[in-house]
Amino acid sequence: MRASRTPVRRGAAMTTAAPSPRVLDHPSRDDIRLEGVLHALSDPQRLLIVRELARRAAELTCSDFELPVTKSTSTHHFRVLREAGVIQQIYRGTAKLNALRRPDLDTLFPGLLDSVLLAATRQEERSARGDSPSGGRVG
Amino acid sequence: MRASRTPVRRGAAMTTAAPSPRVLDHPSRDDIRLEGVLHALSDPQRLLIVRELARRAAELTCSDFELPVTKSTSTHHFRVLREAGVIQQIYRGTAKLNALRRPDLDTLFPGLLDSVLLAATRQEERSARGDSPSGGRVG
DNA sequence: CCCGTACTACGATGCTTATCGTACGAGGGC
DNA sequence: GCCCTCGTACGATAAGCATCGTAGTACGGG
Repeated sequence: MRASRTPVRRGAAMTTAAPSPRVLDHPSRDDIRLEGVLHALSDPQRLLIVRELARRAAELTCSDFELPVTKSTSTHHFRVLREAGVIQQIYRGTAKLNALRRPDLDTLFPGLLDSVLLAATRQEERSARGDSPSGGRVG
Repeated sequence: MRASRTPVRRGAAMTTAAPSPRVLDHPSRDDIRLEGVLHALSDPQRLLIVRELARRAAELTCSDFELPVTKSTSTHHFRVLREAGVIQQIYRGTAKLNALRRPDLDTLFPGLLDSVLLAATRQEERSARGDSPSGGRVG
């Protein structure tokens, strides 16, 4: 079942040879749905990816992340994030660069990404301190 | 599950010391997980419930919501919200009152709930105006 | 031209979940 | 007492999804 498979192209029309840009399908800004974004962020691996992208504030390749899952699963998570409109992915050579779609997200849902990132950081700090349920040192 | 098949006996009348009259299990504040909250909010029905609870700023019975699902499914969604720590549920007579756990959420994840609610409102306004993709207007 | 690296597609698997219908318990009104 | 309403539990079902392994494509370097 090999030779008849479609080449790489995922969204682009293959009318031309499409030499350089192996383009990936991204939702346009106005197609981004809040529920989809929340769902994308509700997975620990994906939340980790997003936090790292925000922290480094740079375009990172998929292999820059050291996730405790296989590469197949990584690919899956990156795709979910991309299709939800959270990240942007572009090929460069053999690598694929990932970047947060911060401007779009901030325009659509002001403050959402920031509060999620803050919440994730606080939660991590809390558990790092040892989360005693009845202790309640918060605030 | 949590309490398995506890027959929900009313506490006062029974001869045996009924431990839980009609009390529901809620996670303590420090057990609330960001991922769980995001996941709970990523379902359209549940997001609707939360928005309505925030809008009315009151305790509402389950049947105050007119969801396009059966009662069983409603119960399911309320349970998910409760177990994620998003809402609080208490029995009063035959009804069950639902309330947002806003203080807890705001303490744990400052600004998160507000930005989700704002995002939901904005998204609704956007689609009410006719959601033309690529015709974007920036705010 | 061959090979290694980066990533993907496909298929499988097992878990979660959103939904329903039905039967039932708890409380209040008559 | 009887029964009605509110909500639950249980079982079923179908879909979704996180994960893996394997086999494959794309690109750049020797």
